[in-house]
Amino acid sequence: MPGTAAKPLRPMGQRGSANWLSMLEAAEEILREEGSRALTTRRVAEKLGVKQRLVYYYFKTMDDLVVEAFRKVAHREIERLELAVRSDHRLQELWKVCVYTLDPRLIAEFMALANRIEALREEVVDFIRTSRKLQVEALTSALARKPELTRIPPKALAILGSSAALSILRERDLGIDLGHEGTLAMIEGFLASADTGSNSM
Amino acid sequence: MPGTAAKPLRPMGQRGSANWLSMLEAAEEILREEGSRALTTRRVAEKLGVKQRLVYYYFKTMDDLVVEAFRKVAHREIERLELAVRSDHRLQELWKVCVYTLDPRLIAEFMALANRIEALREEVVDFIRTSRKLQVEALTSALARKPELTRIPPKALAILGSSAALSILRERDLGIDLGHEGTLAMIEGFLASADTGSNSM
DNA sequence: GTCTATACACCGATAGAC
DNA sequence: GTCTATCGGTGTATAGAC
Repeated sequence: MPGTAAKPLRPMGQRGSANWLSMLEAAEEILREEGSRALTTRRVAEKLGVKQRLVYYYFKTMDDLVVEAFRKVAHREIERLELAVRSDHRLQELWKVCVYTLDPRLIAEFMALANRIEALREEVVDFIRTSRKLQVEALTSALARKPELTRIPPKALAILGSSAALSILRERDLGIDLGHEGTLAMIEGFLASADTGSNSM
Repeated sequence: MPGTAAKPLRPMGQRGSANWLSMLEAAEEILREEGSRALTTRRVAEKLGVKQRLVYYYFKTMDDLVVEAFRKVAHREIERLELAVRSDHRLQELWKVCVYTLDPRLIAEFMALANRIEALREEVVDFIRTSRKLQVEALTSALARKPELTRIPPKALAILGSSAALSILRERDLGIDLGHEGTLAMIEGFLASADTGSNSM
C-alpha cells in the first residue's frame, strides 16, 4: 500500500507519555545536581527504576533527550514570564522570575551543551528571542508612560537587566558577593518606579 | 635520615616544564573547540603526539589538569586587564578586553566544570574577585573626576558592564543579534566620556 | 512496553620496563 | 622521561525474547 505512512523500523514510546515526561524530569535533575558528565542513559534509567534499554525506546539518541529536556525547562520559564507580564507590576515580576527562580547551574550546563548539540543551540536561540521580546515589550510600554525615567532604550535595558540577573545568580552560587546588594537595590528601585503608574493605577 | 624530605612514591614532571605547559595549551584548545566531554587524557596526549601515560606523569588527575588550564587562562586574562588599566583610556581598553578577546565557549565550559570541581570553583572565584577589583578601581577614579556622569555606584557599573559584555559575546556566538549594536554604542559612548579627562590629559 | 544480553569504544588510572 | 600493557568501569546503541 503506497499511500500508507511507512512504519518506523523500530516502534517508539509516545512523546508526552508518562514515562517520556519523567525521563525529561530525571534528565533535568541530573543535569542540575550532577552535571552533564553524569547525564547518561544509564543514570536516567537508574533514577526511574527502569532498565537502560527503555530510554532508547523513548528517545532515539541521548542528544534528543537533552534537547527535549531543555524544551520543557524553557517552556516552563516562558510561562512564568508570561504570567509576570500579565500581572500588575510587570517589570518587578519579570525581574523576580529572572533573579529568583532560575538555576544558574542548570543554565551553565545547558549553555555548555549548546556549543556541541546543534539542535539544542537552536532551541536556546528561540528561548532567548522569546524571553527578550517579552522583556522589551514590558519596558517599552512602561517607558512610554514615564519617558523621564531614562534615556536608555528598552532593548539595551533588557540586555543589561537580564545579563546582570544571570551574573548575580551565578556569582551568588559560587559564593561571591561583590556589590550585589547595591546593584539589586538600584535595579529594583528603578523597576518599582517604572511600574508605578501602570494600567492598574 | 629523618630530616630528608620524603620522596613522592611516584616521581612527577616539573610544573612549568615545556611538556607541562603544552598539555595545558592542548587542554584549553580541546575545551574550546570540542567541549568538556572531549577533554580526556587520551585526547590531550594524542594532540601532543605522546602516549596517554605521560599525562599522568605531569598531572596526578584529570581534574588537576583542568584546574591548571584554567589558572593559565585566568592569568593571561588578568595580565590583559592590568595592561588595559595602565593605558590611557583605561575604561575603553578594559571594555575591549571583556568584549573582544574573551571566548564565550571556553567560559561556558569552565563555568559548567566549576560546578563539579571544587578546586576549579575556588580559582574561578579568585579570578572574578581580581578582575572585578580592577574594574571597580578604574571606574571609581574616573567617576571621581567626572561625578556628573552618573549616580550609579562603580560596583554596580562593574557588574552591569561585565555581565552585559558576557551576554553579548554569548549571544553573538549563538548567532543572535537583538539590540547588541545599540547597547554597545551606548556603553562605549559612556566609557569614552568617562575616559576623557583622565591622567593623560 | 519492558526486559536480558551484548557489541564495541572509550574512560581514568596504575604497574613496571627501558 | 617516555613507553607498552593492562585493569575495571562506563558510555552509546542495538538485537531480539517475552
